Amino acid sequence: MQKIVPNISVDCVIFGFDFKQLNVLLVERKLQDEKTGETLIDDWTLTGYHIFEDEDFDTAAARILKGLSGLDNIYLEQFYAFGKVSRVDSPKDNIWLKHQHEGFSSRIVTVGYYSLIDNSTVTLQLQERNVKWFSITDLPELGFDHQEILNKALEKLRSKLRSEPIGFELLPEKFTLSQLQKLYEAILGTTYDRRNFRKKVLQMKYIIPLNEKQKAVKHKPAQLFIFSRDVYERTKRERFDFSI
Amino acid sequence: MQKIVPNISVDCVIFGFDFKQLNVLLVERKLQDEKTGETLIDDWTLTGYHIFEDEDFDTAAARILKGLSGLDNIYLEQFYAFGKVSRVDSPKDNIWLKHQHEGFSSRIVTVGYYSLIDNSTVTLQLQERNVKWFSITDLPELGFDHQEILNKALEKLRSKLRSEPIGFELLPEKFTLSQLQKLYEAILGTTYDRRNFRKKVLQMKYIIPLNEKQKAVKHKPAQLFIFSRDVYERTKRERFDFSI
DNA sequence: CCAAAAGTGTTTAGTATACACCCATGA
DNA sequence: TCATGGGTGTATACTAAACACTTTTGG
Repeated sequence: MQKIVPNISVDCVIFGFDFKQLNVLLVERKLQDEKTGETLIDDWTLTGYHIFEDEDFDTAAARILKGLSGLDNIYLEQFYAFGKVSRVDSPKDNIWLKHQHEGFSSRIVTVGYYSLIDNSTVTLQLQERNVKWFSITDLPELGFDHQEILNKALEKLRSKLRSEPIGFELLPEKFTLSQLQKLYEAILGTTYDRRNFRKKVLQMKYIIPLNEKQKAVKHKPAQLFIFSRDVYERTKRERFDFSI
Repeated sequence: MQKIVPNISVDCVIFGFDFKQLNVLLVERKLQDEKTGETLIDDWTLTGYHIFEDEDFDTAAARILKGLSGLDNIYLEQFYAFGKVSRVDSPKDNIWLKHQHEGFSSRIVTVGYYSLIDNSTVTLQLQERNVKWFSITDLPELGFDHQEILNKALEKLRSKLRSEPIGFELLPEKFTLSQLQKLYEAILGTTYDRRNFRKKVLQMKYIIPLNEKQKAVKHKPAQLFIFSRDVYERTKRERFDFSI
């Protein structure tokens, strides 16, 4: 058993996309009074854990993600460090931490990572706790300061999505242009004209059409595409454009 | 005297612009053997310090910045947290840390902030140590992992500059369009056609011309402008544009 | 044959790029 | 009067935005 660093943790905001909405994976935090059976806490949190003494942030984030999703080699991006003195200090949080009695420090800073995964590949490692996907438009009450962390993750994800092709991490390897469009719409909270969106995307040489169509859909099957990071890296140009 | 958190620090990358180049403020790290007089260490570092037990990251960054520049209310942006296990573990770093004997932890994580300041407003608080501006194109040897931290700061600054109007933080309140252009060129490492740059900038309603010109220049005096964050916030639009 | 989503083209407005000459000031 | 940087316009190519009908499939 490795020793943990008592005052530093990593929290993972795990995003998934189900072709309709952007979802986030949350873990239920539930605690009942042992004698009275009264519910002391019942809310949801992101997944996080303390880092180990000989562990980098990136490694800790990958470990936490794997523990929950079973997945390796997933897109993970460090987006912000949270260090407010009383970021975890509500009555509920204190009850919870006391109940855990793992020798955590009273002041914990946390480094936030978000991960992007293709929903369809995940089989949740349902440990003893309740784990569920929630649409970012319909979230339950969150424990600790996790609402704030999630808000920041979303803000950073949106900003990165606008300037880099990271959306593909949320899709299967082969995807349709409508799926890609819905992804952008779901994350950026907007809508695009289908013809204009297709025109724009089809100009991008790194979105490559396959000789293959969707199967088993009850409508006209769409063409499938793959994203080539390789072509992207070789052809990208940079712009400056703080909008008017 | 407040108690420090032994394993968490904040490092500030202080950027300044002198109308020619982007500069960064560094502090000399020099150590001589007390007996032989031999120079054990002579390199430069960013400014950083441990956080106090009852201090937020933002507050610590502002404190560190003020300690060096004397300035308050400066643009500060948290850009990344560095947590590699042996990020501060070279022979030089160990000699230095031993010499400081302040009870720091052997594993220190650091949260990086960059600040943008108008060079002309700074009077360096020259404490007992040597503090100097260096052009980012002509840097000395950096101690600890500060080259890596600086690289990341630059990367994040460039990316933010491309999509948000933060460059004005590096200029005096009243500036000319040529100064603005040189700023973008210096940070993004490129050049722009003067006519096209002016056309683009003059369309931006939040860059407001004044009835005022440069004085005491030995060429045709340029018109002065101010940036209005207020107008910017009211008129900005968002785009999605991972370049082709 | 119906429902559902795929696929397609044109027009107009706006933005990006390339490029060269005259102007105002201080020394 | 010279050196220095300020200020300006046009043509062409490209990109963005608005907008409606037909096609393919499974049920």
